[in-house]
Amino acid sequence: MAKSINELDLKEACIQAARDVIAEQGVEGWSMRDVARKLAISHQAPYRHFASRDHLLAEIMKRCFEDFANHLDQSSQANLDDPLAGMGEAYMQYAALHPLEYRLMFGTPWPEPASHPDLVKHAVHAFDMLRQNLIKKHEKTAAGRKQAELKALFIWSTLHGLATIEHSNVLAHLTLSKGVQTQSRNFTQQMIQAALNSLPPQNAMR
Amino acid sequence: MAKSINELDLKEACIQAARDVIAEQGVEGWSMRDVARKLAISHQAPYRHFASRDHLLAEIMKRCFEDFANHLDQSSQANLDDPLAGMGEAYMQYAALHPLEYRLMFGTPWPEPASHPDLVKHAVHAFDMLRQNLIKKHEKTAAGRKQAELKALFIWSTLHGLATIEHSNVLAHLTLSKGVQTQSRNFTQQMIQAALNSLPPQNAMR
DNA sequence: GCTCAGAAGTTGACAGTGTCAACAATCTTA
DNA sequence: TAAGATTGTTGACACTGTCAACTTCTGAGC
Repeated sequence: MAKSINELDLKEACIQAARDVIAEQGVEGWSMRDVARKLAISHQAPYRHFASRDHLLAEIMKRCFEDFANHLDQSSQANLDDPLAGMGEAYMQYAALHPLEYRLMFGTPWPEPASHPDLVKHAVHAFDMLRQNLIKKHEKTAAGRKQAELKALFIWSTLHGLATIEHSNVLAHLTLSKGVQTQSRNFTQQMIQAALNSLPPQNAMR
Repeated sequence: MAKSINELDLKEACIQAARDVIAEQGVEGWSMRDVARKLAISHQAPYRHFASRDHLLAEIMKRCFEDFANHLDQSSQANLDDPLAGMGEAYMQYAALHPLEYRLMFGTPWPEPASHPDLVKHAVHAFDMLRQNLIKKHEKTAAGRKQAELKALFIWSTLHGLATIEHSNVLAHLTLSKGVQTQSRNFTQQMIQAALNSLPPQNAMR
């Protein structure tokens, strides 16, 4: 007796259904029973493949980080001349193109990390994308690496902060001057660049 | 017949109890019935004073924004010589001292803003604290105001991003070089300063 | 081909939630 | 004092995540 696609791989189907439900109901409003209903299976069937709601959520978040890291990687290789600008562009672009996924990764309370090591691994890898791109051209001195990490953290903070603020509808209530909202990304990019330029060149550090 | 304090102002007592419960159970884990239990009243009593769970939450968030704005205001008046640095310090200080409140304001999905205009008003006011401190010394030209807003947005983004990242336990998993975590705040502060210094002086902008 | 262990899915329960509706008690005020 | 409004209680409802017991299916070893 032939199986339908769903029956063939219910686990995968659950993940997809959950992402659909999240897209419809929002990151906070989805329920395990919703995904079961969407697949027309019993409310307990998903539990054969995920130990708990958090485990399904963690799996989805993991994949988002995977996508995210790939996105950063690809566009950093497409911008080898100016990897920093490319990275910033790519970061904000991903956040703008995939607001739901971004919110899922960075705006949702994480399930207890200890129970989901895979999730942590992929999240760390996404940050390493940023870090390694800055370390690449540095000497291997400890001081050089440290400064690269500080820089990466600064860049990440700024991009993340801007993305979060843009996603929240706060700006809509702020009565900003005309053009501020559209220019903020470019302006921020410039500020990051200027800040980094102010640092002494690496070679001089020892 | 004398009333107990709680009976005197059950509304206020609910707010305090809710804050306590949130402190114990976390921002996501509190329930309306928990606060009723804590006050030893029926599970419906709080509904006489708050139309819904979201309304109680909005009231608490509103007060957090109030506190936050006051904090920013006070320490900007204490640092009149360098308001920017003072503001940055104050921002990060508040986030560090009141992680729960900060998470509540910026890390929690907001209740539908249209139903809670007071919340929006107080949130906007907190941002204005930042903005006005930068506008103060500018000419009143539209261009000057616009740039001040872009600067405020950049600063806010960076501080907010760093605070969020510090609060999430992500950094613990990143195996950063020694000292990076403790220095990141100072470093970020310097980077902001350097970025702003790179801009042409206001007077030159016509 | 038959058996039988394990996997996969179903059904029913339980405690917990936010909130509605009907009721009781208490306070205000005419 | 009587009427009306405010405040609090009780009980229900639909919903949630998850445990436990049951059925059905599948595939390996005889």
